[in-house]
Amino acid sequence: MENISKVYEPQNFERETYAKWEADKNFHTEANRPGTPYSIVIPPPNVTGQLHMGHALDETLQDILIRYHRMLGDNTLWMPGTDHAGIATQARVEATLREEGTNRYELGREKFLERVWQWKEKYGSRILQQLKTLGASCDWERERFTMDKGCSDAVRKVFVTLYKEGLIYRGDRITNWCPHCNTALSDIEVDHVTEAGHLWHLRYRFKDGDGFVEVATTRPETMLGDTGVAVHPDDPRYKNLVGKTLILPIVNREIPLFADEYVDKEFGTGAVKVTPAHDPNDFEMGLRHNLPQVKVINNDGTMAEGLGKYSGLDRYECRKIIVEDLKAAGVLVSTENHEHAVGHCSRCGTTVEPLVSRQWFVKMETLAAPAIEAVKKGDTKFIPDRFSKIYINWLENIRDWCISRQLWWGHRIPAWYCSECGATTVSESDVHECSHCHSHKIHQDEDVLDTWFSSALWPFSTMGWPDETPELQKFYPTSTLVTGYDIIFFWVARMIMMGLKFRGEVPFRNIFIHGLVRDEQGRKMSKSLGNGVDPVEVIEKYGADSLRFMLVTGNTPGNDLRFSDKRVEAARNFANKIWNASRFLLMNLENFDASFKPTAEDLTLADRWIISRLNRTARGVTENLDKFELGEAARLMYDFIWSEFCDWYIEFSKARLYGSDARAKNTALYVLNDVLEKSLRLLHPFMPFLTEIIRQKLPNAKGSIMLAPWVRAGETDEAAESQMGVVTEIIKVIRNLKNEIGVEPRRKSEVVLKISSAEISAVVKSNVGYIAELAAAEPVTFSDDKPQHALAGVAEGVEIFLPLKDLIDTDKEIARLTKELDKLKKGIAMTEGKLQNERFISKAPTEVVQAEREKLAVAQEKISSVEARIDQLRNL
RNA sequence: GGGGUUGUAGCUCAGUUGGUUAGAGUGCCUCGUUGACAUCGAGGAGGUCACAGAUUCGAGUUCUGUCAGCCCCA
Repeated sequence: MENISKVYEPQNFERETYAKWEADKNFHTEANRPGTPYSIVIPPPNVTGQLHMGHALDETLQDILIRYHRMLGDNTLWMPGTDHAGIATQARVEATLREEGTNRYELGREKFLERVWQWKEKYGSRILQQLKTLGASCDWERERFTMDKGCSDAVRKVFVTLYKEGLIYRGDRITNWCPHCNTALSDIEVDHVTEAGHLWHLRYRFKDGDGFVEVATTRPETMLGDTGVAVHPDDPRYKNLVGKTLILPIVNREIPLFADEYVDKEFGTGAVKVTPAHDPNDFEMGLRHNLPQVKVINNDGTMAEGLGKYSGLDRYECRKIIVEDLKAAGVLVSTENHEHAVGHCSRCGTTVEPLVSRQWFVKMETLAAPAIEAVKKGDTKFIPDRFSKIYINWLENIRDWCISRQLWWGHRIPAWYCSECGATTVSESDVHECSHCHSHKIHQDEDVLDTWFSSALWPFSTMGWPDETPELQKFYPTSTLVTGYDIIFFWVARMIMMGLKFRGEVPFRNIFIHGLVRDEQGRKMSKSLGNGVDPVEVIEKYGADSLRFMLVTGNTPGNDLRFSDKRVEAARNFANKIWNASRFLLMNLENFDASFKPTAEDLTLADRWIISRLNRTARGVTENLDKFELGEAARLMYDFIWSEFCDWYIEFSKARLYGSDARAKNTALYVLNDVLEKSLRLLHPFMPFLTEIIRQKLPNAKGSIMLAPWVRAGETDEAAESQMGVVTEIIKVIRNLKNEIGVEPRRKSEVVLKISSAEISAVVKSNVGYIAELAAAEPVTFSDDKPQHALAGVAEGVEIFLPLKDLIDTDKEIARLTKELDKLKKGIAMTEGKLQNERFISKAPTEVVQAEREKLAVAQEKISSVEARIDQLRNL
């Protein structure tokens, strides 16, 4: 028998326990192993990132599901890996270059990429090491990286296939451009922030005659690129003017006044200046009306060449000057304050500049349609379901996806351009001659693909696709994807589209969505606020099990969760409770015969009760895990272990453990051990380390708990549960009575029980020892009479008296009983109300009506005994 | 503007298909040192379930509206 320390100290065993699991290859599986396949692919964290609370939550949820299914006997695969995270990683390397006083252009592409790979080698494993401290049971032998050979092959295969089908194209289109990151962005990489700005009213005069049209704009500097003014076709103010020509101030360009349905009559003056090269809506209108695109802002955010004194100015600097000039020219007639949504680069926060450039796009419509269908048909299900609406709504309004990025770190676009014939060659393997004219004067596209392009393939690229591997056949579609709602568009939707396109099947059956982890005040954790909590530090302080338990409890699918030190502490205290309950058992196990098995006759009421409660709990935990209600499952374990097993059952067992009946003692030990061992297994997915280390110390528990079978819930014993209910209620009433009059809980007092029902009497009499022990009631006597000077309480079918003679303050006791009487009467009024309602009697299910009747009877009985007691006291 | 979501004890949150007198953790108050645990035990106070309607025998739970907060999309 091992000694174990008095307090729970996770630092002493978590690391070694993990190392042992890993060494024993407990995380690994093979496609050909038996069992229903169960698989999860990890949302790959940024290769150079470090673990934050969001990861900790995400991985904890995944690990719980994985461990649960592994114990169920499923062939369970958790595929780990990292993402190259194009912009983020490149930006960090560029930052170090800046410190060295250089930049990527000076270094050159090849040298720069060498630096990024070095960086990746240095930091790439950090986050995975941190995942290990959390207990994540990933199959590390299968670790993948979005830029490794396999994933890169998949990227090329997909690109080329989509290109050949015309689903990938290159074109001059308006895109969101980040002047700071110096690259194009997709629509969803832009965050719209409402900002206080101005609405400037400008007058553009007609070429003929002296009239003018007043337009309103939030971006006056773009007027240099205006190639038209639009009004709504039904707007009476402008109906007769459509088709006329205007003169653009300053530039003196002739531009048309035209009508387009897009224009909002109510906004501003109802007339809008149209700058096709710098506004997405204007771009669309420009296409419809054949307007030229005049690009007046450069990619770096400065004004373009050929604009006279404005050329070279920063776009905001130019705005100020142009406003002054327009004012001076009498063009600016008014300025009003105006709030509007401005797009910002989600990576660096810079205001994006919509501008026309040549980029690669994925045509979304044909890919989106089946992805919408798959969710509508339920081939893949969101948990909670409300996210399917969000997903469908987004896909139904989706626009083509800009996939080229003007970066160096990433999958280089597999397209080569011929300088001789101008043709484009797209190929899976590198090419050296033009596929059209066979010229060798070709060069590869300089750009790389959006990071999310490769992540979209993750569920099958990690399993060896395009090869038809055993892994793909066994584990695709994966069972569940666990991720935050913030990347449904970025990642989830795109995986579904690509999965359907290239595998003909959804990539996952269930999409388990969780929320964000916020700080104690409910704010988003962010680097700039500095309010992030480092999971690694929390693990060092409280243990991974505590952090995991905190993250999974008090949280429901899809909702945000607040991090709180207090709650981690509460979880740690729970771990300590389990630790000590186990310690108690181990200390008593010294001479236990591990082969002993009690017969049905050996089991006491308390034994039958705890076994029944365990079975009920096991059923609840299993059902909740199956429904992704992980927090509820964890809560059930918490309540069972702490309240029922520790607070009641362990106490019930003590008399037998310290008694002289060896068989009774062994029976108690057997049940304690059995219930604890099963509880550990049920709790293992949530608290893997603690449950492992304790179970290894128990008799008869062989091998690692993570490979032990899941607990199948047995029968519940309703009789034992209700009988035990009577006993515990009596104990509670006695404790309460003592407390009311300030008697110390452990001070022994005489208790008189008056029981009318023979059935209840039998139960109480045969379990009176528990009452004596747990309520410090001594002696307990049974009587048909009420003692004269006594405190009184009532339980179902039992009147309880504490004869304390002179200790009682009659007035106080009357007041206390009156209060109790009020409470009972309030309850009875409610029940009577229901039972007097004929419609309730006729329409409610009979068991519900019956339950109400019984409730009424019990309450009436309690009331009459309390009333009698009050009378008795008054007559003293 | 469209959509979503939240509003339950001082605080943080559960309450899953409608059915005991709405729960937990934490905080607060009272009592407790015989060995599993003070990272603990016993007891207690504390809620018109945001508001107003509707459906129902019955609503924290379903529906409609209002108010307040948050998020996403445009």
